[in-house]
Amino acid sequence: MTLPATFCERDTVTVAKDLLGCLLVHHEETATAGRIVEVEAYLQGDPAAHSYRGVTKRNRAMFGPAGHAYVYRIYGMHTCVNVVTGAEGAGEAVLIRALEPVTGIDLMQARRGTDDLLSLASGPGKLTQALGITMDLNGTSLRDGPLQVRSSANPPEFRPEDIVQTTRIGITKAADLPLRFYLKGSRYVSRR
DNA sequence: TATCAGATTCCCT
DNA sequence: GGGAATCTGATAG
Repeated sequence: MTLPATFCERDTVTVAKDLLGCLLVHHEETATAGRIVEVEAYLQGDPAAHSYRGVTKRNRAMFGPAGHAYVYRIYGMHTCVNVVTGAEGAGEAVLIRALEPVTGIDLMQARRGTDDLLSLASGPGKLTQALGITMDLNGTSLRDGPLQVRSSANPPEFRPEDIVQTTRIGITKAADLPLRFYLKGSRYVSRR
């Protein structure tokens, strides 16, 4: 089911936790999809957020409407995808860090060059490679576009206490803030 | 576990 | 122009 229009406009940390268990779907000739098992929140005034120093060509989508994608390239070779959240112009987003493969697994395996399900999408750069997410999806709507977030089973198959909250990965600024969330017990997270 | 190369974007941190 | 960046895979210990 497509997310409600207002889903991503709420408090970013709340949205981050609610995204766990949702499905990230890329509609192509062959659809690929995975269940979100790990996310990180990036907030307004957060030195670790790309939006911290204001609007640039690269981070422009992060200041756009909630529910759209912010896609960027990092370390010269990897692509990462965020869900823009909060009020428009706030510059807040949720980084999708890991997926449990669900649909189009053959295609994901071919793109990743491995058959190992556990490492198909267990990292922000891995999942974009597995789903074929590229820069041309930057700024597209996650409700209408080729890349979509769909709501999880209702009721969800896990309880609030099954969400683990820890510090974020791969950042140097504000590294102590506990803004990373993942599903306890999932074998598909990038790191425990 | 720890370290490091790889290779692009973008602000000067 | 320099250097850092929401990372990954390979290699050494």
